[in-house]
Amino acid sequence: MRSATPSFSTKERILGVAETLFARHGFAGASLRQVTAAAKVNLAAVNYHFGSKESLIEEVFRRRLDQLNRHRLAALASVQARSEHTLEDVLDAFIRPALEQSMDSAGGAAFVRVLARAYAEHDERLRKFLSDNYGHVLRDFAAAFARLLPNLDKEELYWRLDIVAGALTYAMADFGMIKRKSDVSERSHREQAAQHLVRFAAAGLRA
Amino acid sequence: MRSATPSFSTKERILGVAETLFARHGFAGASLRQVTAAAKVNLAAVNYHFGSKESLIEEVFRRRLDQLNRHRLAALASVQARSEHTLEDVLDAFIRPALEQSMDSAGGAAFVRVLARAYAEHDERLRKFLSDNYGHVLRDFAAAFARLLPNLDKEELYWRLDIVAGALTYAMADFGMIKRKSDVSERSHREQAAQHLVRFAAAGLRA
DNA sequence: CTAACATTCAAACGATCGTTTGACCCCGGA
DNA sequence: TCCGGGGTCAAACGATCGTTTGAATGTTAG
Repeated sequence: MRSATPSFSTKERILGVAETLFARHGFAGASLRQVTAAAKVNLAAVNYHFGSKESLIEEVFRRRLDQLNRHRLAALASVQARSEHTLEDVLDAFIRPALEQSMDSAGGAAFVRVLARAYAEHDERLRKFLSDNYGHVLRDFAAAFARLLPNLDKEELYWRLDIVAGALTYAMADFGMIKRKSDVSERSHREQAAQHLVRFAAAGLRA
Repeated sequence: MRSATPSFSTKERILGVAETLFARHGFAGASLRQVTAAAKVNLAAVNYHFGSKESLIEEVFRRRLDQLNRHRLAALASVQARSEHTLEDVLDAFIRPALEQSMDSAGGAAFVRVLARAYAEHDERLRKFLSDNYGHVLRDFAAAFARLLPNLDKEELYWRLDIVAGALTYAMADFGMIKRKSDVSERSHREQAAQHLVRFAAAGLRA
C-alpha cells in the first residue's frame, strides 16, 4: 500500500525513472532529487543501492545494452551462418534488435534517446565505459561490413560506418516523435521504419 | 592560438570560450565559472553583457548561425538559378557552408559540435529558439528536395530528411576526430569529406 | 523473542550553481 | 577641473547539487 507499483523494487524504480529523465534532460541536467522524487523513493536510496550518480548512469546502460548486444550478436551470427548474405542482412541484424527493444519495453524508447545522448556527449569516462564493455560488438560488425565491401579501403569504410552509426542512432532516438498514419499498427510502422533505415544505410555504404 | 589577447573584447572572449566549453561539456555541464575563468574575465561579466546564461547560449548560436544560414540560402539560390540542378547540388549547398565555417574560423569546429548537442537535446526552449529564428532555412531546403523527388510522398521525404540531417550533423561534429592521411592538406581533406557526405546523403534520399 | 542484518528515512554536510550587489576604476565631454 | 556612465571587480546571495550520517524501521534466522 506504500506505493502504486509495489511489484517493482526500489532499485528498479530508480533505474526506470533515471532512464526517462536522462533521456529528457541529459546526465548533468537530471538531478538525483528529480529522479528520487519521481520514483517515489528516498534521496539516499541512489547512493545506497548504486554508490554514486556515475555508477547509476553506468547501470542504466548495462541493464539494456547487455540484452541488446546479445540480440545483435545472435542476429549477426544467424546472418553469417547462411551461405550467402547481403549488406542489408548485416544492417538488419544491427538495427532490428534496437527497434524491438524500443517497442517491447516501456522504457526502451527512452533508452535509445539516452544512447543518442551518449553518442553526442564526448565525455571521456562514459566513452571508455562503453568501449570497454561493448566495443567488441561494434568491431564484429565492422569486420562483417569489411568482408562485404572488399573494394572499399579501410579508412573510407570507417568513415562511412561512423556516419551510418550516427544516422541510425539519431533516427532511432527520434522514432517516438515521428507521426505515423493512424491506420497502420505500431508494429508494422516500426517494421517499415526498419526497412527504410536498412535501405538508406545500405545505399550510403555502397555509394 | 591567441586565446587571451587583449585585442578581443570581453564579450567576444566569453562567446568564444563558451562555444568551446558547451561543445565539450554540454550546456548544463559547463558552468559560468568555468567559462569566465577560461576567458580570464570576471564572473559577473556574463550577466552584465548577456543578462543570463540562457541568453548567452542563444547568442553563441546567433553569432554563427546568422552567417551560416546566409551562406546556405545564397548557395541554394545559386543552385536553383541554374536551368538544371541535381539532388547533389542542393545537398552541397547545405553541407559546404558548414564545412567552410568549421575550417576558416578557430571556433567553427567547436560550433558544429555545439550544433550536434542542440540536435540531441530535446530542450523545449532551445528548439523553439532555433525553430523561430532559423526554421525558414530548413523549410526552403525541404521544398527544394521535394521538387527534386516528386515520386516520394511527403511523409517519406520528411522521414529521410530527418535521418540525413541527423547523419550530417553528427558527421560534421566528428570531423575534427577523423584521422586523415598526412599527405593530403586540410582543405583537400575537407573537400573529399564534403563529396562523400553529399554522395552518401543523395544515395540515401534516392534509395 | 532476540540478535543481526538490510533497507528506508529526515536531516544535514560542504561544494557549486546562476545571479545580484555595491564599491571601484577608467575616460571623454562639459 | 569635475562629472557621469560604461565597465570591472570581489563578495555575497539563496538555491540546488551529490553525498553522508545516524537513527528508525523492516526482515530474517536461530
